[in-house]
Amino acid sequence: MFSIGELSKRCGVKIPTIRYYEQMGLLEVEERSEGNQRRYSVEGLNRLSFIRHSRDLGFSIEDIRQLLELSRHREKPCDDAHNIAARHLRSVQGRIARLQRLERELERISQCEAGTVADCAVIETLADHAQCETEH
Amino acid sequence: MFSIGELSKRCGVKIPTIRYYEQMGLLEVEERSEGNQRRYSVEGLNRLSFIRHSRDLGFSIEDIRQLLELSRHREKPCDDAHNIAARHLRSVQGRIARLQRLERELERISQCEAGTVADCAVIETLADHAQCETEH
DNA sequence: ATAATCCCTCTAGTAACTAGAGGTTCAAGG
DNA sequence: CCTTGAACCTCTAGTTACTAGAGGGATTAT
Repeated sequence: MFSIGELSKRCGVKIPTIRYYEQMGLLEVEERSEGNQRRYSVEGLNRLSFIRHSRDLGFSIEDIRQLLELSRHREKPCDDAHNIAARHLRSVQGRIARLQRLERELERISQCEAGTVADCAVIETLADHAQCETEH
Repeated sequence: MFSIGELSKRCGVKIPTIRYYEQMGLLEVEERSEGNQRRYSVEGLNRLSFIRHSRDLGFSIEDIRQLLELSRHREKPCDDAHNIAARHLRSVQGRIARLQRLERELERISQCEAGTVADCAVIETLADHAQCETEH
């Protein structure tokens, strides 16, 4: 049995975050000590690793809730898991594309050689969208 | 003089968001009608455009506060503006890099051809970080 | 004058945590 | 057995950049 602190160290998840996941219904506590402290088995450890890793990959709490539910039914088809992952992949790709447009725009306006605010491209561009070269 | 609704339409910023920017100290109201409604001049319109555009480019409210302050001093050097933009550019680039690592990982695990959860790569990878090929 | 539309303030909700207050329990050393 | 310090408990509130809604007043067009 692990205390919440041990779980925290082993999974690299802060203690308040573990309690937060519990509140969100992702990680139930199996047992409490006599003094009401949380005690976890290796099951809890694995579950928290799953959550942690999913978060690292950018899945939302809601996605993780579904993925965890899916993972409990090993005999079922895994189309749902694929759909969640695919949707997430598309969203990641969308964010990348958007950020790359921003990057180009920021690089462009950062090249300003002016010395004063009066003719600084950064300030000027911010004040006037028409100066942008790409949509964003 | 524009009402808040007109400002909203012209700048493409929702009314509550305009009031929010006001609360955050980005956009002060110059005048009120007899009945206490906000009235803006063309100055306010320009200022809101600046804010809107900066937000579109992903600058934080705090960044914008500084950029607005800078833009008021047209004779001053614009190094500060450049620093803010450069810092933001770096953060955007960092986010892109991170998202691209995620993208690769998600693409990889999405290629699973399994039919059931029991041997689905998506689920399996989430449960076990060791299966990941890149850091994230 | 009245109806429709607009606007006001204030509170609370979103996502995913993080921080702090104020109090209790645990484990190790004496 | 007792003490002490670290770890734990619950609860509330703060973070970012908004968004939604309640309950009411102002403006404008007919």
